[in-house]
Amino acid sequence: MSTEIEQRRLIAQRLREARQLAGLSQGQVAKMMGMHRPTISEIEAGNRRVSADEIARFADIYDVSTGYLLGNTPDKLAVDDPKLQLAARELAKLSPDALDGLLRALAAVRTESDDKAKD
Amino acid sequence: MSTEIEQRRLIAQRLREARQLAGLSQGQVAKMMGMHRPTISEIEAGNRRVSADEIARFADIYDVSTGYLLGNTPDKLAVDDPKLQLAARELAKLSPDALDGLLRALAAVRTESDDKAKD
DNA sequence: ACAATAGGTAAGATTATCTTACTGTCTGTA
DNA sequence: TACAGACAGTAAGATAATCTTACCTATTGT
Repeated sequence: MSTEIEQRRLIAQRLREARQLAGLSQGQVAKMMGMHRPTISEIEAGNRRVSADEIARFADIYDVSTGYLLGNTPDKLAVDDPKLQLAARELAKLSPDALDGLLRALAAVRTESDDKAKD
Repeated sequence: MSTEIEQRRLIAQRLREARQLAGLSQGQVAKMMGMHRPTISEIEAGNRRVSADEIARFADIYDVSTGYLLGNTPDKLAVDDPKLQLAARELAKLSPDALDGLLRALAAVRTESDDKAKD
C-alpha cells in the first residue's frame, strides 16, 4: 500500500492539521508534550518518527482519534457521545426504508435551523 | 493518567497478545515487518519504542485496530454502515432536546416491531 | 522601524536502535 | 537419554536516530 516514508508523511500531515485545528502553536504543544519546539517542527515535516505512546498523547491533546492521526481513512465514524451511541444502535435496528425516511426527516430539520443561522 | 513508560508497557502487551492471537511467531512477524527477531522481542518487552507507522503496520498484520494496539479502551462505537454514518452525523448536529425526543421516538418504533418478533 | 510570535533548519552531543551471537526452554523423535 | 528444531530472551559493539542549542526568516501589531 504505502512505503514507510509515505506513511510517516501522512501522519505528519495529520498531526499538523490537528494541531492547527486545535488552535495551538508548535511551542505550546512542545511544552505540553515535554518536547522542544524543533522536535514538533521536524515531526510535522515528516523528518522524525513519532512513537506510539506519543501518538496517543497527541490525540489526547488535539482531541482527535489515534486512528485519524495514524492516517486511517475516516470510513468508520467513531461515536463517543453516549446518547449518540444509543441512537446509532437504535438506528442500526431500523429497516432500510425506515432509515431512509428518518434521514430525509433529519435533513429537513437541519435545513430549518440553518435558515435561522444563515450558514 | 499514565506515564510514558506505563503507556509503552500497555502497548507492548497489546502487541504481544495480538500477535499470539494471530498465531504468529516473533520470527514470522519480524520477516513481515522487515525487522530482526530480537527487535520484536524487545518491543513486546516494552524496552523499545514502536513508531506510529509501525503501529499501523502491526495493526494490519494482526488484523486489529490501531486504537486497540495503542491501549484504547473499546468505549467508542465504530459505525461502518454508510447510511448509519450519515445518520449519526446528522444526529450529532441536533440539539440535546431534539436528540432526546428522537430517542424516545426510536424506542417506540422498536417496541412496536419487537411485539411482532417477540425478542 | 521595532518587538513579539511562529516556525524552519543546522551541527555537535547524546541516546536509542540495530545486528550478531550466545543462551535457555520446550516439543517431538530416534 | 540424546538429539534436533522452533521459539524466545538478552548482551555488546557498531550504527543510526534524536536531542539541544543556536541562528535564521516571515509575519503581525505597535
